[in-house]
Amino acid sequence: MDLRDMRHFLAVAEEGHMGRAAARLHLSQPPLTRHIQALEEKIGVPLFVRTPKGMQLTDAGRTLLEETPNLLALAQQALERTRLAGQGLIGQLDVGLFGSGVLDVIPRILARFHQERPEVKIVLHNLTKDAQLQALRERRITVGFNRLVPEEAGISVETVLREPMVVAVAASHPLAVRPSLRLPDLDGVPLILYPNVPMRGLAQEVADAFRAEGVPLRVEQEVEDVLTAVALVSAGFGAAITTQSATNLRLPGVVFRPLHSARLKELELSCLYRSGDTSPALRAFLEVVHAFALTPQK
Amino acid sequence: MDLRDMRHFLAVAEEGHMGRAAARLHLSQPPLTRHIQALEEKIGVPLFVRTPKGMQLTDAGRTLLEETPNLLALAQQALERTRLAGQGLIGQLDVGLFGSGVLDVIPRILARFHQERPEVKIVLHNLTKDAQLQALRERRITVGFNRLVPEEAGISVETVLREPMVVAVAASHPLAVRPSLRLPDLDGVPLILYPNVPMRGLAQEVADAFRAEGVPLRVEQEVEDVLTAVALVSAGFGAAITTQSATNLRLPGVVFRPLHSARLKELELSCLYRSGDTSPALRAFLEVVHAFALTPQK
DNA sequence: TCAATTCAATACTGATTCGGTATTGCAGTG
DNA sequence: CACTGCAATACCGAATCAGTATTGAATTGA
Repeated sequence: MDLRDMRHFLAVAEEGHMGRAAARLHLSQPPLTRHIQALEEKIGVPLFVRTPKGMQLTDAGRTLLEETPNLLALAQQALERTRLAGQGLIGQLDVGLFGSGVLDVIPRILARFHQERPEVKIVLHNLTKDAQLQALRERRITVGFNRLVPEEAGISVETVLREPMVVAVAASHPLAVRPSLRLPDLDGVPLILYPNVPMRGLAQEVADAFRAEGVPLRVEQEVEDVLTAVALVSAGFGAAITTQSATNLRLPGVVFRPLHSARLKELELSCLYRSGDTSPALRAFLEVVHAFALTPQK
Repeated sequence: MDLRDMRHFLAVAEEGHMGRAAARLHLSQPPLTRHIQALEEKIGVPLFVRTPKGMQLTDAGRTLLEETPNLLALAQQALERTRLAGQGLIGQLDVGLFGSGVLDVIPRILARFHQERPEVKIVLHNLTKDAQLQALRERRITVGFNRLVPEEAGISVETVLREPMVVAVAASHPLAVRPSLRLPDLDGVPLILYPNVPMRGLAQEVADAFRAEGVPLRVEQEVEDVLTAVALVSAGFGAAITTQSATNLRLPGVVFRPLHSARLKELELSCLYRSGDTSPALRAFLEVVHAFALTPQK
């Protein structure tokens, strides 16, 4: 059976008259007659009794009539929803996240996007940098957020914002009295580095910077995420180098001091997506992202 | 959109591969490719992204995929239900009723039919004799039950059973002591006649019988139905001539005595239906009716 | 770097379906 | 007994559709 057959059946059932139904369907009477005959043959039961007054439904016809309008409406609705999804007005946006970006700008971006496209469900995936790249390629996510993202074929990377670096130190630490810090100030201070994931990241940048400025690096601990890093600082394990947005973590006994370093000045947060992806949900999302990138926060 | 399009779309979405989907649909690849293209054009949004590995759903495609299997299942179900209705296995049987038939045999017929075809909903319509004939012609009912049904073109009438006539009299009435009665016994007894509807019926038969046997007829009351007639007998208004099945009405102070009369011996209960009607629900119902007609009850 | 592979897309052709006009058949009506 | 209103049929031309063969594009392996 076919939606066309259903529409024809519905017209005949409602009009009770081949001619009128045909007119309503912008069709002439004979083809409609044949369609109904074919439909009856396909189903195997007569749907109408032919009377000199017109077409009257049989029991089977009445049964079919009960289902038909609902079915047609559902089909129409499916079509509409698909169109809307095609325009990014409904649907789902899978976002890959990792690290400190979650602390500040990303929630604001997501909130804004949700405000503009309330029908798009945002699904967050906590994925490491290379997991994001793989998920992007496999289309499990549509966008990712990360830092220090390598150039890669097929993946577009846009910088969302650049954040100044800060040092998290225990409030009780002698360095905490200084308004700002330089790398040499951290000579001999045990450092908590993150993230210790396979791919090049902040930990490597920090190590490079220390090496470049000739300051010996003393790594006390390597952890996977900002929160743990700052928690260890709070617990007195040492200092951690992180970005501005980590200052949102108000853990007891932790203070943040700007870091002035030629080599390690600021760290960008980037947004990743498939280069060819023209899906409207992504397009709309990127617009929101750009709005944030153009107006650096705070 | 078309159910065929949906099936094709579903196959491609599930296989992720034009060639395999085509094979599954017993089709070659090029036509399938064209169908999907046509579908995308019709909807106005791309449903797949073509990769060297095959076909991958877009957001819009995923949205459509959510609706499609449900829609196809519903269509299939509608078809099945229609087939079943065509075989009389489900559906509705509208039955016209009137008068004393309801008291005995009809409920038993309906019960038996309901037992055999539990999926067929039986809808009872209280209609007078000519209202039944009209409703039959207009297909508002499928069968009717009545007495003294005139031959009519296009309407088949089958006698279900013949019931002996009885006289309902008050237990306190002098006639109540007799084991059986004849018409002359009713000379001077006030009679309650029914039904007083336009069409020829029991009331006319009774009047004819009295005239034929030369017994004066004294009509006390004309009522519409048996129950009222017997109720009036119970209230002492007089006697009523009715059929065996009315003896099921156990109203206080009413006794029934067989009536022996050459002219008014028994009254048939008939079953009416459209002559050409081959609907399976009716056919099955008539079988039950015949089973009852062949084995006269009690 | 270049052939081999693996997809989807296109070109073209023959068969089928489809829709339209004209006509027939049938039943009820004046 | 002609007339009317309806569905069904006959026939024809146009559009659609499916199949074979081929092309095009991108990836993979040597």
